[in-house]
Amino acid sequence: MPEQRSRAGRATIRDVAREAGVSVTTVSHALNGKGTASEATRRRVLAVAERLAYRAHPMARGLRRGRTGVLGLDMRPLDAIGSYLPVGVDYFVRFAGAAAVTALDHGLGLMLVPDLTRPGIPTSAHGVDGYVIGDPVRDDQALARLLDAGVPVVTVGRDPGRPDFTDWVGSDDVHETQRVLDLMRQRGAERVAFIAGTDDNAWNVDAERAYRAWAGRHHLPVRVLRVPEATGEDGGRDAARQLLDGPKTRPDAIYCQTGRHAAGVLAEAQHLGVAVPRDLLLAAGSDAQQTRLATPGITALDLEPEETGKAAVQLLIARLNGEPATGPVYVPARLHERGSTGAR
Amino acid sequence: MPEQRSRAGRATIRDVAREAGVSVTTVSHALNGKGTASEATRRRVLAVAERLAYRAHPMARGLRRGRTGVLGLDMRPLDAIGSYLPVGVDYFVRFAGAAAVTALDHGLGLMLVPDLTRPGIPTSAHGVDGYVIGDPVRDDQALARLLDAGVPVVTVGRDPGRPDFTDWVGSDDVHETQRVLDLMRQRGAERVAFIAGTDDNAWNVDAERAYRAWAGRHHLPVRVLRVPEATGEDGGRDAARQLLDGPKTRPDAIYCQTGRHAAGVLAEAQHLGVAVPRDLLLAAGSDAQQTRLATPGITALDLEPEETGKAAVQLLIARLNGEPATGPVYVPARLHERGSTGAR
DNA sequence: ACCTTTTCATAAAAGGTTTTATGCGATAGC
DNA sequence: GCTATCGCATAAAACCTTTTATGAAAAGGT
Repeated sequence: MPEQRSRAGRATIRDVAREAGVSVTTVSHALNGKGTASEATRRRVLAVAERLAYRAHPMARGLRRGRTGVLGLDMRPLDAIGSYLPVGVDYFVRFAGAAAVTALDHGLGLMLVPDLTRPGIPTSAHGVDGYVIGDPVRDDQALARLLDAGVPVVTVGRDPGRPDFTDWVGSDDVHETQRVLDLMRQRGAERVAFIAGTDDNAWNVDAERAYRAWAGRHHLPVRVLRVPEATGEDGGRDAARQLLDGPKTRPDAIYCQTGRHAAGVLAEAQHLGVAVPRDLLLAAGSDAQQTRLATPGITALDLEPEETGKAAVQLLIARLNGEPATGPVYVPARLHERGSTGAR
Repeated sequence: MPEQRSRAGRATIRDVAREAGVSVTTVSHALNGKGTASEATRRRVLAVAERLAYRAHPMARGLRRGRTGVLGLDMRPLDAIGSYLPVGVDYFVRFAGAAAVTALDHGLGLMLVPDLTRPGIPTSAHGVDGYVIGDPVRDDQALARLLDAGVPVVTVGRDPGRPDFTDWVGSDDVHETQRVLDLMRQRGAERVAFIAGTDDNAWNVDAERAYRAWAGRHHLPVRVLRVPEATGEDGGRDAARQLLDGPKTRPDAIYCQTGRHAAGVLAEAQHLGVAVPRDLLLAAGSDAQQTRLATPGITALDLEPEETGKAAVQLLIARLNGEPATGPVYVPARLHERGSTGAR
């Protein structure tokens, strides 16, 4: 008595029902622990299902339940990669990896969707249960579109143009920035320059705000440069040349948002004969390969991409389960003190 | 006359049909360019669909067509990340980014599935149209399972235990390895040591084979060390200490498979007072942040993860479309000559 | 005028699951 | 002995789309 399978491929619920001598309803109930089946029947169905290696067809189930079991991830940094520059490489993979594993732990898949605002995106992109949007910019289009469509969405870092939206995960940028600045001041800095990126996202906005407030509080001069994230080390080099030019008002400390800019600043400073940390203190607002491997190491905030990715997925799942909005989730950053601020 | 939508959320094909005064069949045909509808009807339907912002429900469509529109990606390096060590970070993100974008260009999504052999993976993982498996090890379990299930799959690098399986994409490791070794010999190397990883994948296997054959051909001594990939720079340091110990038989060149090992070797060599490239030539079989940023830069093979990711997705799509197996696709590597082999 | 194409549109089936409503037989209550 | 309750199982509807088969009307040919 060979087991009849409806089609070549996989066993369907109907096959299990036939084999177990019950109705499909009973199979479904037994498998999902839903109905009122006797213990004997339940066990028999389970055994047959196991034997046939039955797995509910994900799309049939999804169609019926209205849930895909897949989360979407749209990381703005990934868009920036478009040309595949190794920008944010470090952060991205740690984040995406943690997010994927966390989703997996909840029985969900994680789908990469490069850019939701691009035309002609795959229909599957509309089929996910919810979205994680990484580092939205002010009045982010992808975010707006999803919210309009009523899709549950969580962002990493808030949208600066959307103060009401609180379903986000990220570091307390104002506080963390202060921490680093305080460290520099403690190490003797009196003229701290600040190099931000040009992306109009919360991370840049809040850090700059924190810097200005901090300088004001301590009656220290304010010097802000904005350098495109994508310029990387070269951008940092240029900025350093600019800042270290006039010996008169030369800063004795530089705080860069990105690790790559910081690495460029370090290289250029060394090239110009400005010793770090003796003549110049240096720190970065995000950790990266470049800050870890530079000589001396560059003091940096580790934004804990793994924790952040995990928290983002967890928050999204909570939203999907209809739990009330729990406001923003702050992931504390870790401050790695390295040689660039005088650590041994 | 407010438009009736069957439910709160999105418009269904039925809504479009009602609004356009035709049957659902006609709508489907018009939208997919299938049936025999008059030009006038077709245009009217299209206009209504546009107005209602109608999009076919991905799961309903998938259920009917037997296609999800999603590809799965199971990168073994990502598994290794488990603890989220920045191993293969560089390669992974460039690969995954390119793969995602290529899939997107074909109207497909890309789903990250950390480890297919783990128990309790999400059902959605079974719902994808095909899989890309990155760097399978010998007799890879994930690969075996998918092939058994009849799922179309493409690997990056062949499974060393599966010579018959030709649906893979990757570099010609034997040839590329020779290229680097030839360069070192041309720069004067006479005793080249080889540091491989411990993963039993084609990349390690073929490179070591190429090294042994090359050394034999040139009557040069053979010295092979195997260091776990996950040990990174520290592993490289240890290996270097071992190799550079006895001044008697000390190698005058070291070839490392991974960039991180090479970076560790460089650091340790410098620590031991062995000047690179004067006393020791150094090269790596894969490019990474570490090889680019080291001082001096480390000569390395760029395995072109973007090209590889693109090629892998394209090959998978060809398979999905029933095109005959086109054998392995070789992606040529690029050799970056840097200071560690005497480039200026 | 009749038969044959051709054109255009539709009804219905299929895809696999979950859920709601229904039914049947047996036990319990009075 | 009649009815209410309960336990167990199932039929059928629903989810939304695509595809196959069918049919009506119009056009064309003799």
